[in-house]
Amino acid sequence: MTALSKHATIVDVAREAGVSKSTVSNVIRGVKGVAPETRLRVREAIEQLRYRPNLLARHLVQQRTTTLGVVIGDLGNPFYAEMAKHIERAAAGRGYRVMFCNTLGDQEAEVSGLESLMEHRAAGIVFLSHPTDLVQVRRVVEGHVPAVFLTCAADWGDVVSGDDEAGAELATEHLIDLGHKRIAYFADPIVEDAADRQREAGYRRVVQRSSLAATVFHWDRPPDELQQEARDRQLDRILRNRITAVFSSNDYGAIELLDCADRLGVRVPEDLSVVGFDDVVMAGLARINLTTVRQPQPELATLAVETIAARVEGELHGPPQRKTLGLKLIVRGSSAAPRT
Amino acid sequence: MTALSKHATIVDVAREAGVSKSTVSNVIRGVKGVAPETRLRVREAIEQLRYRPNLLARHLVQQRTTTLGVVIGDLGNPFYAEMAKHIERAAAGRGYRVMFCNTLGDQEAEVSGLESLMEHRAAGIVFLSHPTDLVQVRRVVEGHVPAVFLTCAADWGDVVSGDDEAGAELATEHLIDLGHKRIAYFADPIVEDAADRQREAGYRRVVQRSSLAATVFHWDRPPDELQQEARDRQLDRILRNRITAVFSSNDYGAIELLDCADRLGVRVPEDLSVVGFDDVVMAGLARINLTTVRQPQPELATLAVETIAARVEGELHGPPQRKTLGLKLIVRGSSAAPRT
DNA sequence: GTGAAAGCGCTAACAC
DNA sequence: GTGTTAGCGCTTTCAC
Repeated sequence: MTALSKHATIVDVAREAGVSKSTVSNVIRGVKGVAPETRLRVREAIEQLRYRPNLLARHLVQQRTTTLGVVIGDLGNPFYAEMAKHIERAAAGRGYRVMFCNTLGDQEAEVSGLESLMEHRAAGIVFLSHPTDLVQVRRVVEGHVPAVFLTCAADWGDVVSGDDEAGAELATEHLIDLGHKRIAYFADPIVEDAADRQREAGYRRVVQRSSLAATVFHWDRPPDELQQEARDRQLDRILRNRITAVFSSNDYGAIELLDCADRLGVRVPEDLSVVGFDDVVMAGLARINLTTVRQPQPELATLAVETIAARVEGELHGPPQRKTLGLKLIVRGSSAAPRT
Repeated sequence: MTALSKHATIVDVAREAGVSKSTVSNVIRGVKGVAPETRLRVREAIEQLRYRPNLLARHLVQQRTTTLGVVIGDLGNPFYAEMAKHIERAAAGRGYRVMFCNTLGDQEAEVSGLESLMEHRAAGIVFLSHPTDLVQVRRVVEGHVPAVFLTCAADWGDVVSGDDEAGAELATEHLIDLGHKRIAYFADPIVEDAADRQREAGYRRVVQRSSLAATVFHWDRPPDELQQEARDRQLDRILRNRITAVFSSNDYGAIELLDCADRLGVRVPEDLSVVGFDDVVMAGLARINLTTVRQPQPELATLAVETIAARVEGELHGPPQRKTLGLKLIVRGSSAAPRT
C-alpha cells in the first residue's frame, strides 16, 4: 500500500490557479460573478490536484453539518434494515450523509452512541425504533438538534409513521371475516411502545365491536440459547387457549411464530392463522407467504428525511408535527377460515 | 419544539471554570499534570453547560477523523445487513463511527457516495461488496485513505474474507457424498467477482476430481417486474439439464431458487437439492432450512475493523494483507440424496 | 500546573 | 470580478 498522500487544500488550488482562495471558494460553491475564464482555470487546478473540499472545515465555519444520525434497534431485523436503506437513499438524494447507530437494545450503547452523534454535530436525529431510555436520550438531544421518530413516537419530536391503529383494524377484521372467534394479539417487544399500543388498540376495538374476547400475548426475548424453548412454550399457551388466529405486531414475530409452528407440527393456516405487520421482503417468499399489513417503507423513509431536512434548513418551524400514512392489508397464504 | 440552543464551546467552559481553554482541553483529553482541584472545577463546568466537544474542530486540527466509510451494495440483502451491524458494533468498540453508503449497484451513486465519504475525511473505507466501477473507485480512494475489502477482494487494499474456495469445496463434496452426479453452480451477480470466482473454482475442482461435469448458471437480475418470470426460466433450464443439485454462490440466491421451486411445484430436496453460502439468519428458519456454508460474520467484521484501525493508527504498514477465515458446512434439510 | 498563541481548511463579509 | 481578513472550536507547542 502506497504512502497516504495528504489532501490538497483550497490554498493549493488557489496557488495552482493563480487566484485567491475566496475565488476558489466561489467557484466551488457555484457563486456567480466569477469570470468564465477564471472559473475554468480554477476547475482545471481542482482536477489537476484532485482537490476535494474538506467538509470538516466547511461545516465548522458554517456551524452546520449535512450529517444525519440514525438510531436503529437492530439492523439484523429485516424491517429495520430495509428502512435503513431507504433512509440512506432519501438522505443522499437531499445532500445528506447518514451515520448509523445500531444499539441492539443496549441502553448504555444507545446513550453513548447518541452522544457521539451529537459530538459529530449531526444536523438531526432519526429514531428508527424507539430509544429504550427516553429520559436520558431526550436530555442529550432535545433543544440541540431536531429529532424525527420514524415508525415510533414521542411528544418532543416530529413523528412519521403508518396508521398503526387502522392497520391493526384491517388485520383483525380480515381474521373475523374469515370466521375466527378466538383471535390473539401477539406483541413483539422489539416494536416500540407507542406503535405497539396503537396496534393493540386497533385490534381491541375490532374484536370488541364483534363481541369477541381480546387475548394479548407477549413474546419473551430470553437469552439466545433459551429462545427456542421459550417460543415453543408460547405457542403451547396459544393453543391451550384454543386460539385459532394470531395477529402479530410485526412480521419478525409472525415469522418466528411460523417457525415455531413448523417445528411443533402445527399447520398454518389449517390449525392456526397468522397475520403479520410490516410486509418485509421475506414475507412475500413462497415458503413464508405471510398475510400482513404493508408499511409503505420508501414513502415513510422519504417523509422522515424531508421532515428533518425541513427543520434543519429552517423551512419548518413550530411544534412537533405528526404525519401518518395509510396502510394496506396484503392477503397471502398464512390466513384462512378456521376448521369447523 | 423548543428553539435549538447553541452548543457550549470550550471557551464557555473555560470561562465558567475560570481557567484557560488549554486547561479545559487537557482535562477533556485526560492529559495528566492538571491539579486535581482544577480538574474538578472544569468537570463541573462541563456538566453544568452540558458541554460536548466538537469533533469537527478536533478532527480538523488533528488532521484525522474517527469516521469509517462503509460501502455496501444492498442493505436489503440480509447478509450485508447483518455484516453492517457487526461492522458498526466493532467500530464503536474501537472508538470509530461509521458512515454507510448503500449504492444499490448504481455506479454513479457509488462514486459520488465515495467522494462524499472522502470529503468527510473518512479515516478509512470498508468495502462490503465490491465496487462495480473499479477504476473510478480506486482513483478516488487509493493513496488517500486505507481500504479494506470485506468478503470481496482487490489488490490495492487489505482483504478480509472467508476461505471461499475451501467453503465451496465443502458444499460440493457434501452433494457428491449424497450421491449427486449432476451438480450445478449458480452465480448470483450480487456476489463480488473475486469471491464468485473462488467459489466457482472450489466447485470446479471437486466436481472434476470426481470426474463429473461442471455446469455454471448465472442469475439474471432483470427489472423487478420481470424478475419472477426470469427466475422461473432459470429453474426450467436447470431441470432440462437434468441437474439434481445446485450450489448457489450465496444464500440470497439459494432462497430465491427455493421460492421459485415452490411456485413451480419442484420439491426440495426430493427433486432438487440446494446448498447456499453465507448462513444468514433466515437460512435457519424451519421453513427455509437451507444447507449452507457458514461465514463467521462477527469475526470477519471485527477483523476488518481491526485491520483498518491498525492502518489508520499507524500500527500496520507495508503491502496489502490478506486474512482468510475458515468456513463451516451447516447441513440442513434442503439437501438429500437424489431420487434413484 | 497553567496560559498565550498559532493554525487546521474553510466561508462570508467587506474592500478594492 | 477578485483579494483581504476575521473567525468557526479545537489541539498543541512553548513560555512562564
